Amino acid sequence: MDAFFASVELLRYPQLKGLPVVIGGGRRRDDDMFERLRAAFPEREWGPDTLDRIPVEFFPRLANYTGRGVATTATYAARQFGVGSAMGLMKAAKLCPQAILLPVDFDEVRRISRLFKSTIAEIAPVVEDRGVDEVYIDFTDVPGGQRENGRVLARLIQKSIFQATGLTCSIGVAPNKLIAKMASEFKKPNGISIVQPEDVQSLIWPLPCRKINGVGPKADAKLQSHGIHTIGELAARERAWLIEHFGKSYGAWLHEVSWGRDERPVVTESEPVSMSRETTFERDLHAVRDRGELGAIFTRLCEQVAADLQRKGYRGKTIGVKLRYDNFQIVTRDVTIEHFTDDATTIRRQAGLCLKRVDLSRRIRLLGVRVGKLVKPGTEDAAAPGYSESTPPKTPRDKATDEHTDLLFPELDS
DNA sequence: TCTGGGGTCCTGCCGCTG
DNA sequence: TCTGCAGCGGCAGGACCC
Repeated sequence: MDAFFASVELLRYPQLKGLPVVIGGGRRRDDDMFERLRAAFPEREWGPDTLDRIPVEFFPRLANYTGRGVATTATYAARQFGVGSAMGLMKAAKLCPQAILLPVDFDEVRRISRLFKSTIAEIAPVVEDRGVDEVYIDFTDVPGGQRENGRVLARLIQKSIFQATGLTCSIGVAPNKLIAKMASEFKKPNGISIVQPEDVQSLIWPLPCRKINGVGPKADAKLQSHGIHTIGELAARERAWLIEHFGKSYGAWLHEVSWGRDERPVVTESEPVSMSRETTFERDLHAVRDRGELGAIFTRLCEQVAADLQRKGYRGKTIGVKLRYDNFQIVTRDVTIEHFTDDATTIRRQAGLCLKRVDLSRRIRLLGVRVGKLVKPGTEDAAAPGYSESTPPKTPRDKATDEHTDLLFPELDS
């Protein structure tokens, strides 16, 4: 198989090029920005169509941010100050207060994302969706796909995406998905990188292990503790040694990827496994002292998940909750019921029972509701029978926390 | 004044069942 | 009837990704 990995660079304000910009923080602020512009320039029409003419001084600054958001991404100018993705915005504001803070405009991102993917699919129809701004493409059977080792087709895709969206796109071309993904990062933005099987030793082995898609901070730290810093050093280890130290599955996988081997096909269709909604509170909440607020948020999350299921046409039978305490410890509880549901009341009842099984004496930072084991209605017979809808047996821990949940969810015992 | 939201997949543990 | 074992599914936690 010959694979492309293409990722599009999403920044829609050309006048901010070269400036420190951080994207993140959650809420959309464009409306506020347009209000200020209308006040300053009442004679002009301001809106999403005039984004490229908005004066730089009207963009919100990171220094004014208060809240619990994190940076989704940052421009290179902002990165020079030490700001990076997944960093708390309050910390980022200390490092680079003058940076412009842009909200994530989810509607616009979704619109551009669809355009990006449909443009590619018209040229090369075997496309795997890897998130809003990334795809894998199998171009083995695309006419002309092999010209100049794929470079001609990659250029065509880049050009078409720019014409459709006005955005640049980085593409990696390689014999498999693993290498194509790494290659796409060689030249950013708007680059094309081609890696042949014989280039693995010269181009891939010098890279840090963290560049492998699937090696995260934990695995990287463990590799480093064994003196393994680069993919080449990883490849030098015996397969058996890796299995001994990283487990049968992960160790064997590390060995394969270090030699650039990856047999995964480009998967064009997939069904969701679960759907969830979660929220981090503005301040940590307590099940008893803040029960009104918490109960309302809990109900809203259940309603949102139910609405998501209904809108997308799925039902699920595993219902669960997720809590993050003030010390960042995460606990989850879930239960599998006998029938599939997309009903908010059922979800809330079962999620409420799950909540009864966690420690609610501690302050809570985040609350989430999840529905898993999804099916499309009409295919429900395929699933095996699960738990009955009765309350699971009580443990001493459960009994100790009952008094809190009963205050939060009195209707559960009615 | 650190640390979002929405996902997937894997692993270990435990209880049930034959 | 009791025990040990293997297989399996559910559950909880964790790593990872965008």
